[in-house]
Amino acid sequence: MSSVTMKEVAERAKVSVATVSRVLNSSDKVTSKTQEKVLAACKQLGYTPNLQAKRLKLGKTQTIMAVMPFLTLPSIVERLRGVQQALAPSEYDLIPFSVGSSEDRDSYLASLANRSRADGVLVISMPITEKLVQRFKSIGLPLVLIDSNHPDLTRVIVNDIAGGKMATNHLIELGHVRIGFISDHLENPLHFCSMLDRFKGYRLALEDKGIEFDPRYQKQGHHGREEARKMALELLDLPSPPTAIFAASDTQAIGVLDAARERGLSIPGDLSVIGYDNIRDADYLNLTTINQPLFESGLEGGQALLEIIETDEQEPQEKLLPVSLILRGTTGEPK
Amino acid sequence: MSSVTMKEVAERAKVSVATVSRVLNSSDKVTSKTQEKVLAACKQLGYTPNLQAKRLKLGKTQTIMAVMPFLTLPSIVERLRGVQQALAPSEYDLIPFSVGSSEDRDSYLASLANRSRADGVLVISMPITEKLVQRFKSIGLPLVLIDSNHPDLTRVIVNDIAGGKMATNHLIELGHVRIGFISDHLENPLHFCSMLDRFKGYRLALEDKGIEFDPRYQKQGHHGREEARKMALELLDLPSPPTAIFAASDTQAIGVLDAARERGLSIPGDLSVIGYDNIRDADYLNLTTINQPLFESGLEGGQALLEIIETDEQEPQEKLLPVSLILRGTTGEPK
DNA sequence: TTGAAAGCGCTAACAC
DNA sequence: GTGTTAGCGCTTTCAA
Repeated sequence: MSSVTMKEVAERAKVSVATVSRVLNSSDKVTSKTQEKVLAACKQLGYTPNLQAKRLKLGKTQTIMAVMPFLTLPSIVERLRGVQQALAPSEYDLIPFSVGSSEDRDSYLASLANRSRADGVLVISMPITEKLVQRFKSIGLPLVLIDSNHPDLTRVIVNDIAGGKMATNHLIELGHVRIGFISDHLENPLHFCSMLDRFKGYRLALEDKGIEFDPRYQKQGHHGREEARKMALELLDLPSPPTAIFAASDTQAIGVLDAARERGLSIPGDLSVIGYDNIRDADYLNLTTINQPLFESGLEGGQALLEIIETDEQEPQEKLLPVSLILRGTTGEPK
Repeated sequence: MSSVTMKEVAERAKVSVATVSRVLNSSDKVTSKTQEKVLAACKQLGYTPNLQAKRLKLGKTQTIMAVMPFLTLPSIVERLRGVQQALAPSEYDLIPFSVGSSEDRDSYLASLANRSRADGVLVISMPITEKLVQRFKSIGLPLVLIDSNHPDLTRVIVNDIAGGKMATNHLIELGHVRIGFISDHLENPLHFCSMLDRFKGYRLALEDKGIEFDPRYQKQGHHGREEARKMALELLDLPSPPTAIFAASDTQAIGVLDAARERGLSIPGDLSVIGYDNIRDADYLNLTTINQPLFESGLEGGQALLEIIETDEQEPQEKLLPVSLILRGTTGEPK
């Protein structure tokens, strides 16, 4: 039931605990003979070091906490996978924590802001309050943002402005002029702070080509397929409806597809639709979309955090990941 | 930078560390006056207890490890979410660990089999070797299985035999007689140990209705949409092809749908298709399927483990969760 | 009701 | 190269 301790190993190998510790932490000041003895004793007794003791002594937790929205969003899961991959070769444990509201997020982050819980913190797809940023800074607890932005923090973000522009340009180049834009509420306290950037890209692309932005073609609402369907319906029932719709997420693009079917519109003949995220379903549905390097964002974020912890690097870095257009079957020339 | 310790709180409150500890662990043998003093001091200093020290002293890790296949499968994510929910109100940290092969799984589980890593272990959607079961038992480390089976362990499983039977019965009741069955390899070392049960259910349903099982209508292969498509094609090219196909997972059912489209078959007119799992895509594709309580399996597993840890309960329990038929558009009467 | 002190298992000076 | 020992921050006897 109870575990073997270092002391027992020491006794068995007829050395001191210090020597056992040295062998296990691969200090070079040990004869290969004693090393063998110790290793043999460890194996015989089935010794495994007590992590709590080690961590207490070292003043480290060897733990990294990741705070994120619930795992219902496939994009979050994908980023988390990247983080896991980054930490797997290290000796750090990863504890993911999902929060459902910005209050949860803040109170949880506040509880993390002491050195005994974690050696570093990752915040995924959520904004962070200025107060908390300062708190972490003053404690010296490393904090890295993934898919979220703050000038004082190391962060991994995709160029959502470029992505929004890319999607819109694609439609413009196809010959579309009346281009609708559907998104979440542009200012969302919990996540999707990047929605606004996608919208900016949309505006920029229009501007570049001298197409005037028409506010009637822009809708925002709660995230979700159903909500997007309704917004799309409003757009399609306009006197002069858009010939193409850029939905700021694939889930919403699917809602747009629903709406088109409801109105008997053929895709892409009567209506072109482009999404954003390239979730799995986009493939099944043959949806043209913008691909985000989700997994990679997690990977890079995890690696960056590890580096900060180990090198004590202080200078905040911005890692900007590129997006790309995934051309599939829901976009084409207007009739 | 460094955290406030109990000693500092004690000095500030002019009491001993023992008293501080008592207050914080809500021992009743403290005057409300000293209690107030201590609490005030804690707040002033922004004290948070050092978890490593507490855990070392208590001989507990307050940590639960969950071992599972990679999070690429939506069903795994959903179960994990349930586990998270179960542990959220407790003081246990959850460390999920994804493994990619049965070797990884075994070596990782072996590394867990000492009391200093975790107070309890959850294994999700993976079989576990007899040796490891005995190892955990001998150490007295609580182990709970989710979507996996072993008579000596507490486990949360769904009634896959009933599920397989339910799916097949649905097709039979619709009037189908030539019913194909497509699945993973029925004996898979890493996961999906439940595939076999679904097949058993299929056999049982046929038997009940006096339909003879025809081995030509059964195909097994690697998991995946593409592989399933090929298997379905083989079935459809038979001299007397099935009028309905039961795919043991939704992913595979989608492959069957691909094959039907390729052969110009209308669904459900020419071919009925039923899946299993009720993943998100099933909804988009209007796929009739069998719903598994994924989230709930995680929830119950987590709760069961917590209970074992806290009450030292030893008797293994089997929690059998029910499945249900989700009737959508891909099944109908044969022509 | 409170305080003093031992000790959880480990690492890292410091001595030899 | 190896051993002795202090102490990481906490809980919990045992005395007072």
